[in-house]
Amino acid sequence: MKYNHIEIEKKWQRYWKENKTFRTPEFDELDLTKPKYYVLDMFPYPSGDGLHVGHAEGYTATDIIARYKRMRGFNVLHPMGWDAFGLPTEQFAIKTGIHPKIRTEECIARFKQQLNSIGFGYDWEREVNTSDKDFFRWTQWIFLKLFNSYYDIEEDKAKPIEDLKIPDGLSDEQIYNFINNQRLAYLADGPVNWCPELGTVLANEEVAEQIEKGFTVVRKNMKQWKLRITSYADRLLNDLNNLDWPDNIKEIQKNWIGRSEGAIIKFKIKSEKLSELGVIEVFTTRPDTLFGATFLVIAPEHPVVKNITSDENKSEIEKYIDESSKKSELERIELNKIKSGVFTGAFAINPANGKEIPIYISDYVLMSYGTGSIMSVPGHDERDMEFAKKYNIDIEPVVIPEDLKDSAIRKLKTEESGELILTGRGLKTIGFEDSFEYKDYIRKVTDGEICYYKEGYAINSGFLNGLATKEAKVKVTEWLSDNNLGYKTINYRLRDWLFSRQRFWGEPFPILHSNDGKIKALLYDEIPLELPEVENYKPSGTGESPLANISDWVNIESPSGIKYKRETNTMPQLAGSSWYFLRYIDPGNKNNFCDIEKEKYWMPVDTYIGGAEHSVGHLLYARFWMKFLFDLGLVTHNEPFRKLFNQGMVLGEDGVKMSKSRGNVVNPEDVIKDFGADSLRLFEMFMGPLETSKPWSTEGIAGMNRFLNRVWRLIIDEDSDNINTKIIDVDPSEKETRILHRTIKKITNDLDDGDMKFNTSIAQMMIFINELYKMETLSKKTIQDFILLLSPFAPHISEEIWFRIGNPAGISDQSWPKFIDEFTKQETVTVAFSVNGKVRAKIEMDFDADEKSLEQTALDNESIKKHIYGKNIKKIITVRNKMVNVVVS
RNA sequence: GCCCGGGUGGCGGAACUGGUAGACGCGCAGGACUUAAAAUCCUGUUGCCAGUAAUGGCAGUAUCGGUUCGAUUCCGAUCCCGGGCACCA
Repeated sequence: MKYNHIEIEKKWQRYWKENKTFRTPEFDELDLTKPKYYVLDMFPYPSGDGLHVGHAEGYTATDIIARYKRMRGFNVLHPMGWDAFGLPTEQFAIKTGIHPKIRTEECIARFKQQLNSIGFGYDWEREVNTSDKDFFRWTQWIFLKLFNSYYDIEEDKAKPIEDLKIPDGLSDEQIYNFINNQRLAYLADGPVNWCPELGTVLANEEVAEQIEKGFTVVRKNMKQWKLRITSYADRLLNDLNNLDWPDNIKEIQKNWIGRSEGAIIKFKIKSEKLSELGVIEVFTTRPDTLFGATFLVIAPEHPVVKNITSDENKSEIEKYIDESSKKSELERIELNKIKSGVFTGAFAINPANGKEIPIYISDYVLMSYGTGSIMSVPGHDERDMEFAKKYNIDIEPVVIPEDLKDSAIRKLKTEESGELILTGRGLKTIGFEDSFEYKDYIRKVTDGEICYYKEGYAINSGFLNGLATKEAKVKVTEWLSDNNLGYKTINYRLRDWLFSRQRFWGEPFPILHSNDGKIKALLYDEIPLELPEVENYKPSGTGESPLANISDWVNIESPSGIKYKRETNTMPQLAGSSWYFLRYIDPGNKNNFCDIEKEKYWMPVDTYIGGAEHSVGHLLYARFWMKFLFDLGLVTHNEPFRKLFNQGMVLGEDGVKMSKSRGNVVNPEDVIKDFGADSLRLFEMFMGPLETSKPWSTEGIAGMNRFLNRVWRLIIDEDSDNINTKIIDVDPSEKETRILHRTIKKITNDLDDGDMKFNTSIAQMMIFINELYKMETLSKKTIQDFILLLSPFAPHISEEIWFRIGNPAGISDQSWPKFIDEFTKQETVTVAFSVNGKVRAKIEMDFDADEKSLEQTALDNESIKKHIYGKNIKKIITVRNKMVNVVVS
């Protein structure tokens, strides 16, 4: 019989299912003396399009690792589940009226069938589904924990809200507000990203994606739930160092967190509206340029604006605030080049030099970062420069680049301190006239021709003169704190996680609102709070979710007769995925999201594979939740994913991203039908290293099918259906042993080193099979070992051959073959002989031939002789088993 | 603009720690088997030049330069491509 992938694959898939081959035993049945290995895929969103060959790539890699680790004697956890809440299903419901739950079930069934048809060895008894009430009960539970916790800055960890120290002398109202302002889940009023078409708000990292899909996103003031991820900013940043993650992902997270060190500086405000001097705080990363601050800019939304604006400027200010609040995110980005602003009529006093400087408002300053106000140093900040030029504000150079230092500086040793004193413009007395470059630089900065924003040396800055930027920062910050004018601080680009959506298909918040505007959380035994039945999934459009229309569900009364309204927002899709990896460990637990003993054993995830598009969303939020649970002592690890790997994209055959509109989508079902799941698996791994994007090739997969046919025919006689007669039950020949052991070594190393370069493993298998075809007879032992090597990659054909050569079914229970290093060495090696680095001869030499004989061989070689004839031999460089280089003059 | 990756045959890609560039596969060309085709098997396949040929010579890992006996690998500059961030003060 010819290699019949359809029958073979069906047969073994049924066998694995019936025998629960890949079931991970319950914790109490586990042999805990064995090492564990948790290998995880980013679980899919079960879309209506079904599985993509891109999904299959990452899943194949993890499946290979899982099967390999099993054979190496690990307890392996390799589960799969569904990120089932989400927008597309809900959009589908709006269009068709089909309940998202039903649609989700259909999509899951299809995905599951497709995954099984590729032969992935998942433990389906641990399947999770984020939209299942037994799952989202715990998502709501963790939310309640967040709601009922605060971040203790002293101890640098989250703690139960009961531990929060409440200042004395507060009224009940004040206590209520004090506590609410500390919760890690809180309601906040402010500008958010609102998408009118979807009828929901979006988190920052979702905006780009939706705009790409053609939706609009505008800024809107709304009261929304947020999670205080910013409290974890420093830990999220620092702990990246301990993770075995790709550098680019660490880099992206670093940038997203965006830590910047700087200072808060207090400026006194002089305004006709204020009877005495007010104070405004600014954040800057360049306190060393304080002497060059010639104006302040505050965000239009800044609360201080209305207090300081003079009557004369009032109408213009109000107009500007109104206009900027209407600008959408998109407009703000587009208008990014043109800065605009309005003078408030108020002045601030530069604490360094006492100068009065004007205060402007402008929307290039964001209320949500730092203090919402900045000191503008037009000489050394491009944005400030642009603004200053437009509104004719003075530009003061206070930093010079290093290369001007020597021509600019006169080192005047003061008698007392020996300090380096640097002089600037105006100090003609010490002979600056002679430095053209210096004067030219000063003129250009003052005239707005150049803006020097890099580090350098301070000038025109009083006590900072002559100091390098780094030193000047330290000195000025010390001076500010000594005089109570400011202090050192750290700011983050990261914002709190916008956690509510005005949609139907998500986890409801376990939160009640009472008539007096107060919030009350449900108790832990009052969840899961399930979604009500609705007739219309459409968002209300007014900024409320469809749930708001279900008055039976929304309005409830407590046993004591107090009336409440339920929170009608739902949680974002990324809620469930922030902890799902823990639920696989203990999926049936009715009393806890995950038993801590089990968590201690299985976590962290040893290998986590998925697309790079999740680098700041999912991967950051999952780390945040893990750290939070760790703080409360609910888990024992503070990072979820020890090793992360990003698979590249599988592109269309034309080299561009697969898409329906381009018509270049490859459907895995078709591929399996034509070539088989084993060919698909092998080919996906053979295309190239896992992390790179590479194009699909139909001819390529045909070639892989050809390889499997060669393996089949080498072992199975197609006429008789028996084992090929050239395979006999004898000890393998030396030649067989060497090629086999080399193959075992190559594949074992590839599987162990974590680079996911399985293409070279498969190349080695091909080399091995090519070699075996050349041999007259083959040892059955050699064949058996090879099939074991092949089995994680192409499990169906391996099971079939394993069984046919007389073994009991169940190749995945076998041990991985071992190699002996001695046998991986070749008897002879080809040594390159070169003259002056140019290869002139290649000769087979005994392995480990010594330097002397290599040298002698070189000098005896005709070709070498020819090239060294008549020249002086300067030296001979010899590397064992590699090359000899004769250097002549 | 800033921060990360990466440029190797017709194509996907190999190459340990600086030591034979192009493994393996695809494609292509030629041949065997066949009435024929498919399938399969064998041979060749970086370019240029010389030779009937075996073979030999030169160039060659984006470009230019450096270090070295020797560089795809290390260093510097430039060009191109991909990704991330983008009024974050």
